[in-house]
This record gives sequence, structure tokens and C-alpha cells, in this order.
Amino acid sequence: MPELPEVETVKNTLKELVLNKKIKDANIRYDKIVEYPTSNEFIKDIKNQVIVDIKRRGKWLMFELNDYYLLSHLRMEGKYLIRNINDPYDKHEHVSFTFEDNTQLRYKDTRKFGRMYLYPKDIVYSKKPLNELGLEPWDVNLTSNYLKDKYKNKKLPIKTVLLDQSIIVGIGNIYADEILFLAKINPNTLAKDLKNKDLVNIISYTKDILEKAIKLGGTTIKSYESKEGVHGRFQNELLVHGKVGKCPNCSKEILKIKINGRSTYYCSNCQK
DNA sequence: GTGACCACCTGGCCGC
DNA sequence: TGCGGCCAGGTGGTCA
Repeated sequence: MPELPEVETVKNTLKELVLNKKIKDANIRYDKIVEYPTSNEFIKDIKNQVIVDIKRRGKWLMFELNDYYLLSHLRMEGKYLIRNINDPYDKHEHVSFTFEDNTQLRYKDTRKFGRMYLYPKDIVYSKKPLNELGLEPWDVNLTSNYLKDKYKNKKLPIKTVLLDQSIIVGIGNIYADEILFLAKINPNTLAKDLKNKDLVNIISYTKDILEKAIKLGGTTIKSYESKEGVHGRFQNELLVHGKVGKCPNCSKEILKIKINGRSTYYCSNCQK
């Protein structure tokens, strides 16, 4: 999916395109994308709202409106496009927002995994999903002690635990592999068994990698693009994820395994 | 509370 | 060429 850097890139791109636009109508072509409220309420409530800001929390896009927050998760393949009101719909464009200038912001999602919520501003942080999210990578409270406490009973591989959005937000399958490679941690190591220096390294490399990926516009793999025609460049910087061949450190072979059903790439020599 | 497994969907790729 | 099976960057629900 779009992970944190990709969502940040989408956020920044959309801010240039739709900020201060007033939504005069909305259209939901696939109901399940809107998790809350009902489709009818969603359309009724969002009419005449102005997009006053766009923020990000973890992998969630937060469209700040006059009275509401529209939360949008792109999941695996979601993307936003600007279209004209008369442009024909692609079969994978499931939600559209029409502005007063007759342009439309359309949500396109081939696999229909993306989800949206619309909450009044005063309760958005107390409701799912925002109330279940962990710390941002740059949160000053993200310390080795915080991770030690969160990991103390985790009998799961660190690869799996890094993807847990209730601990640290924003890390997905790609960046988890990169973080563990740089921290020289075997992805199968149980989270509870990590040493303090491992936790320090995880925090440090998480910030480094995500910052670098944001600067490069994220990672473009297969279907993900920040918006149509815009490709991230971080895929050129990936060290292990999706690599077959030799480790950039030691020249031993990069292995591909499954951990809890997720493809995982690592070097068995560097990551003992 | 924790962990394993499955479902959600579609399209691309590979082997036969 | 056509078909079946597998795989894909995420998350939530169910069950033991």
C-alpha cells in the first residue's frame, strides 16, 4: 500500500489542487468504501463543506472541512484524481466530490480496499480509527522505553509487530524490511527478545528511512502512484525489499520468506 | 489479551 | 490462446 511517505506525498499534492474548494455534491458508486456514516448521510453532510486543510495521521488522509473531518485510507491501491464533471467514469472510480468550478476529486481503487469515515470535528479523535493509532515516528514520546513496554509481551516476529499501527503508525511491508535491514535485525526475532540497542536502532532508522522516502516522493511499486502520472523515486533507494540477488552489504544472497503471510526480504548474514 | 487465520477484491503473471 | 492458480504494498473480524 501507500505507506506513510506515499500518503504524505498524496497529501501535499492534493493540498495544491483542492484546498479552499467547496464541495457542492458527492457521489458514491461503491457503498462499502464509506465505512461511516451511511452513504446517504455522508453525501448530505459533506455538501457545502469547504476543504480548509489536508492533514495526515499515520496512513490516514484527513480532509479538514468546515464542520467535519473526512478520513480516507488508501489501503493497497487507492489514489485520488482530478477530473472534469463531464469526464466519463473509469470502472474503478468509486467516490467523487464535485466542486463549484465543476471539477471533481475522484477516488479510484482497483481492489476496493480503501475506506472513508466522515466525523464531526469535535469527536473525530475519540472515534475509530484515529483513537486506535500509535505514535508518529517523529513523536518525542517514541522512545526505546515506549517500545520496550509495548513489545514486552509480544511473542510475534518483529517484522509483524512493526506493521502494528497501534504501536508506531505509518510503517508498511516495504519500509519494515528496509528498517530491519539497516538495524541488522533478523525479521523473525520475537519482539519481546529485542535488546535496547535494537529498539534505539529501529526508532532511528524508521525516522531516517521515512524522511528520505518523503523527500523522494515515496515509493512507486506496481499500481501505486501518488496521483496519476506522479511516481515516487524511493524505489531506487530500496536495499532489500523486492530484491533478488546479492546483499548490498556483504554480497550474500537476499532471502525471500513469508512471515505471517507477508513477503519479507532480508540478508541472513547481516541480519542474524 | 494474544496470535493464527481468513476475508475483503481485482488484475498481473506464470506454467501448463 | 486460454485457463487455473498464485501473488500483491493493509486491515479487521473471528475463533481458539
